[in-house]
Amino acid sequence: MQKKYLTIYEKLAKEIEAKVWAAGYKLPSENELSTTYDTSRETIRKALNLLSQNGYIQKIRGKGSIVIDVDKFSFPVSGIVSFKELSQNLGLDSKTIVDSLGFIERDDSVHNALGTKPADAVWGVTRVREISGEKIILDKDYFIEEHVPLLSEETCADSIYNYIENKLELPIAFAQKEIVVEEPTAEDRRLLDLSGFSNIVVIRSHVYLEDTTLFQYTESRHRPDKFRFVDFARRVKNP
Amino acid sequence: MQKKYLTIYEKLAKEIEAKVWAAGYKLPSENELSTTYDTSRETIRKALNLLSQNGYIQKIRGKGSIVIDVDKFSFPVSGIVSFKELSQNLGLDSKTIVDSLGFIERDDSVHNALGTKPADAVWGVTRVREISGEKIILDKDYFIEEHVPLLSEETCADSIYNYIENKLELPIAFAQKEIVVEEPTAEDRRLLDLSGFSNIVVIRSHVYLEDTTLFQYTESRHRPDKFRFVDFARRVKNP
DNA sequence: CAGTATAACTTGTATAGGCAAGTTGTGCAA
DNA sequence: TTGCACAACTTGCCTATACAAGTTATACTG
Repeated sequence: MQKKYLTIYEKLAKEIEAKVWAAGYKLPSENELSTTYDTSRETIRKALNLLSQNGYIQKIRGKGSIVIDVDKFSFPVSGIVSFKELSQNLGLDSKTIVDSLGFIERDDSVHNALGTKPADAVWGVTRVREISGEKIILDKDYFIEEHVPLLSEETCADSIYNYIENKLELPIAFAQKEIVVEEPTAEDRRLLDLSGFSNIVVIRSHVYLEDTTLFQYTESRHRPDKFRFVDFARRVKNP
Repeated sequence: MQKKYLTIYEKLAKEIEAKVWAAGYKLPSENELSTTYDTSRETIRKALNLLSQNGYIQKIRGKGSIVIDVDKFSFPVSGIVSFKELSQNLGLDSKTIVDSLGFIERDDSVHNALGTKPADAVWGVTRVREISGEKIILDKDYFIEEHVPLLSEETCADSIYNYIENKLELPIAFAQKEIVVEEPTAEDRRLLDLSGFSNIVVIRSHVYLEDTTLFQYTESRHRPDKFRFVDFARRVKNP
């Protein structure tokens, strides 16, 4: 039995993307929706609030829910999405090259980021993402061995997240990330096609499991001309 | 009469920031909270879901709500926050210099971004943000005259958002933004302290009112060494 | 005709109750 | 002691109801 409010949300979201409900016009009222979907108004409201949070509709008290013009040309770095999922969604001609894989040795910055001691075993994976022939992105992932005991080259070339969530069944919950611009390191220059570029965009992420334990630290290093981050934000008023 | 779930949310959020509830430990259960706050469980759940969305807690079915270690050193470019609010919150020594103010003339890219015709009147404001003596940020804002009939130099030096929300009482609802890295323009070089920098971080925003009409287009151009974007993201699983 | 009261809609908040599903500890049975 | 069933907790989902608050169209009143 699927969750009702989620199925309704997904159905309405797809309908909005397919222009069943035209942008600028109103959705049916909550009462109408609750009868058509044969459910309670609260369940409808849960679905509509999800649509509102994700930029599909704008709710106005007393009036209704207006459909927002969704330009889903979005490159959603927002949210936690793996590179495999991303390139699949966008239909990109992409390739992943595993540069190195193994336990790290005396890397204080990584141990500091993960809160581990130098004696703890930590996987280090360096991967190059090639998009239409150009080496654009350098991903450096670090996993605590306690949570991820085994990592093979095949899983790294495929999707680590798929392995972690479906094979290991670890519940990935949330991430804190920051985006900054830095100067390329020697490694960046060696592994990426950076001729002529003097900056690199670095996305640092701390990824946590459901029990709030930190289990991964990641640096995703992007060539600046190919980097794009799209966000939808609601205004919050402070009183 | 304040909204109950909001006051409970704010109270718990402040308590978590003040370490009343230690990170890694559990909040009281929903039933306990509903008795202490003399309210229903659903109201408590609304407050807790807000805490969860904003990265304060992690809810686990069957167990409880674990407090997340919030590092609020965050520079929240996420969400729609004005520069005035931002520098106030962070206690920065900042200054705003209005470089130019008036109606724009034949700027096709702006008219294209705003969906206006060349004949339509559009305000253009260019402001330089100085932080501890250095000119770091160049903000170029464009407003449709239909919504914002008057703009004075004083309001621009203070806070345009304050003017728009409190004086004009326009309901700012949401924004679509993108972050990219580009080469500085001649104007960037003229107005900012950019010596030695060959890139600039550009945040482009389309800002909408509650009735989903577009009313503002903004380019916020940051010197790359001072730019930082922090985000909290929850993992969404696709089936 | 102009203005206003009002009815009929809309969404927002709050409550009470029920059942499902996951976790944890207790105590009984082998 | 070990293992298992179960009770007692937790959060997740759904329903039904009530009232508040904002919008809109209608009809009435001056």
